[in-house]
Amino acid sequence: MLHEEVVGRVRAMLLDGEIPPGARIPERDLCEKLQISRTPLREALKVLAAEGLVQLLPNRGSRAARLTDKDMRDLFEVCQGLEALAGELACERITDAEVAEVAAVHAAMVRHYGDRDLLQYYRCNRTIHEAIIAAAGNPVLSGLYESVTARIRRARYVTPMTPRRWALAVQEHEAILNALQRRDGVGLSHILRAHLRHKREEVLQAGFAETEPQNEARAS
Amino acid sequence: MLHEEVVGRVRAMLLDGEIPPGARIPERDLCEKLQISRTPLREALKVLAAEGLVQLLPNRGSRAARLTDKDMRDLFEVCQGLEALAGELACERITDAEVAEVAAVHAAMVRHYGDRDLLQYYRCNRTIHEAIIAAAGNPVLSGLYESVTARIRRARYVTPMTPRRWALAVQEHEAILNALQRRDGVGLSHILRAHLRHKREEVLQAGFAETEPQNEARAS
DNA sequence: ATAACCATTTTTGCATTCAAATTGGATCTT
DNA sequence: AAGATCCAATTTGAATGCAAAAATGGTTAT
Repeated sequence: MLHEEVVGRVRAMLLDGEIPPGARIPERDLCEKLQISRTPLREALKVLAAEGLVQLLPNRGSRAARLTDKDMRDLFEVCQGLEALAGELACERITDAEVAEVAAVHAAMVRHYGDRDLLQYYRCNRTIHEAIIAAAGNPVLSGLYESVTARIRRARYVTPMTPRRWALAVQEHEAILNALQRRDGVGLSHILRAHLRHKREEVLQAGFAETEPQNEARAS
Repeated sequence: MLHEEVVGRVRAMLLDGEIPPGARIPERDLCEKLQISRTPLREALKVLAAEGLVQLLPNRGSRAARLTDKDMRDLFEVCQGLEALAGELACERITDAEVAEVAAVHAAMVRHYGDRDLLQYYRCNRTIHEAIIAAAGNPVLSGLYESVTARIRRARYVTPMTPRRWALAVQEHEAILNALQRRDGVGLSHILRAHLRHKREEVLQAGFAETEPQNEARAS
């Protein structure tokens, strides 16, 4: 198993909640589960700690990082900034074919909204946001976005929406597509910022923070 | 020596050019120089690879990453986005005392401009930009900014400026301070974006990219 | 009964060791 | 003599072993 694969596997376990926030990570157990020795696992844990997914306690091992409300707010703020930047850049660089692709996904998303199929709706939603990032053509941006959004993904794409809020989100997405079609970078960045700000308020209101000092759950 | 210290030391060697871009990094040599064994060094190298400072070649060791023109452009673009975001947030959160501090550094910077002391000018310049980031009060943002700017720092703060360009930069900084004092977040973010865009053009024109496949320099 | 202390056990951090892959050079072939 | 091939030496990647630190449990004293 390659180094990047180990990192990926453990990262997935953290993001999926298979290792719950705040849980201690006993090296021996994880080694056994992944069928590797401690050396490559420890390398992966250090990388994940640098990403903010793992918290290292000197001489006391590592735990899955826990997101506070403040962390969530900070991550959403940065995400806003990155999406706004991506929106501007995307309008300069996106091709007609790519816009058409986004339009198609958008149409599908609207249909799922009509069916009130939240799961499919979120799937299209995420595809659209990622397409805008990709269209910016900036791998540094893509990398940071991936790392930031991964940490808030569950909150972002699981939080249920009120009918009122959902309708507004769809409306905002209409504006997003429109700005993209008109290649209105400034407009798009404003809409994206507002869109994310609303999402953040929603998530924070739902109380998605991961701050329960109890629940000393171990990684099964 | 603590893990973070090893990472920091090697990172500094890479950023200072003590290990030049593109140079192979023989583990044994570096271990000897740092007086540690290969295990902790390799952990640090993986972390630095995740940061983009080191390039890992499977079974063929690691080299100091080399920045292409495209990389430089991408990093500057992201830096623009982050500073713009920081500017907006800073205007919401900065205290009068912090603004006064920025004003003082700005005044010192203008004096250094009068003396044509580029080194001191750049030092103040950097302090101001970092103060704006700090005033945003967002550790996630600060962390990403630090990691992005570290990689373009030499280009950003070493490139000589034409008298014409330098005067414009000072003018832009006047506007930055002004917007900060008026807590004009939108205005500040626009100025910062333009400021960074100018800087980027300057740097790219100076041809600061690190793309010379020859020069197989080893880390002394 | 509670709290404090000490021995035991577990876990971490790092050095060392071992196997696999790569590199460079010498030899052989054409 | 040029090129390909094979072998030794180096270097990487991962497992193991060992010392130090922390957690655990039980005992004793208050």
